[in-house]
Amino acid sequence: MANSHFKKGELYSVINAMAAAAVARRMQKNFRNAGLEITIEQWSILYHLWKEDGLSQQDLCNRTYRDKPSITRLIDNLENIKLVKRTAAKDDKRKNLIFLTDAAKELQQITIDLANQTMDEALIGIAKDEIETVKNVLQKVYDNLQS
Amino acid sequence: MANSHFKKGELYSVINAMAAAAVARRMQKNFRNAGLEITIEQWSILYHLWKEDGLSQQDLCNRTYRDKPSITRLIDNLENIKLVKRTAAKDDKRKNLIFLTDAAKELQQITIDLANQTMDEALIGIAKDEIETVKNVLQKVYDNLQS
DNA sequence: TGAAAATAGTTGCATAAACAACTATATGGC
DNA sequence: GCCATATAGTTGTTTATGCAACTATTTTCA
Repeated sequence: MANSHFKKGELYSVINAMAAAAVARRMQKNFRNAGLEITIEQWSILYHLWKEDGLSQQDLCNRTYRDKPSITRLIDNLENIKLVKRTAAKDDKRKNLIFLTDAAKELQQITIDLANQTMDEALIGIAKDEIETVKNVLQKVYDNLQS
Repeated sequence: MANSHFKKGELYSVINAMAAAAVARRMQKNFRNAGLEITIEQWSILYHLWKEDGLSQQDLCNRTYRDKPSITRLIDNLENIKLVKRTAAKDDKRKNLIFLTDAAKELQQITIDLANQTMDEALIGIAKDEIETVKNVLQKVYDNLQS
């Protein structure tokens, strides 16, 4: 009935967005309190470069689920604050390869600790299998909408 | 171990945000395809006014989990496209009460149908109890981070 | 009653996302 | 080799968020 329909829209419009935003705000706050001047969006780029340095912007699009202009501008900002450097790929002049600076390498351990601390705060009272369910459901939701 | 720690940060930085963004994009696309010129953020405000017209901006902050400046500007934009109207409250001059226009009232059924259609697309292959788990977990995450 | 604190809303500034339109390089088929 | 097409990245525009600082009312309570 009409009412149960309302509840469906709410799953997105309220619950999902609000939790993501709350975690983002807290992570940002924990970074700031530690004297770190990066945004969580910038951090999410560094995170993938710590796993594998020298990715192309397109690689970063795929791994962070962002579009190309978003990555262009995040890399612009990271380059301005000297955390990454663009380098043209030798085999394909269209490609920029993105490399971490030494300053960025130094941020890895502390920011990952802070991220984990944030998630510990966020996940109090939530069981491991519930977390698994959430991950699986949100992955399925994403896959359902890729077309 | 370091690796399981990595996975925790990922829960936010990738999975959660990406699914919320994917749903938002699809809902926006479905609105656009139907010739509707509103954003999903604007829609989420209308959604609460359809349930109860004449809410204050602070009420809308609480119900949509946004801060006051965000609501000020969303109401600005909705007022510009003539979907809501601010009216000063008689009993408390600090308060703006927000009222739907006739044009906004006409959008209710079609946009809620489109939102439900979007959620149907998003939730294919996901069981009811899994959806319940996601809602409960994300609510708990939000509550954990309110302090 | 009158000053301090709380509440409601606005504005400025920085960052980020979505989308469309654009440039430049690479690839594939004829 | 050449042209159409695909791929990688950039730019412009609009909308939205977060935070700090601000104004204007209302409430509290000494």
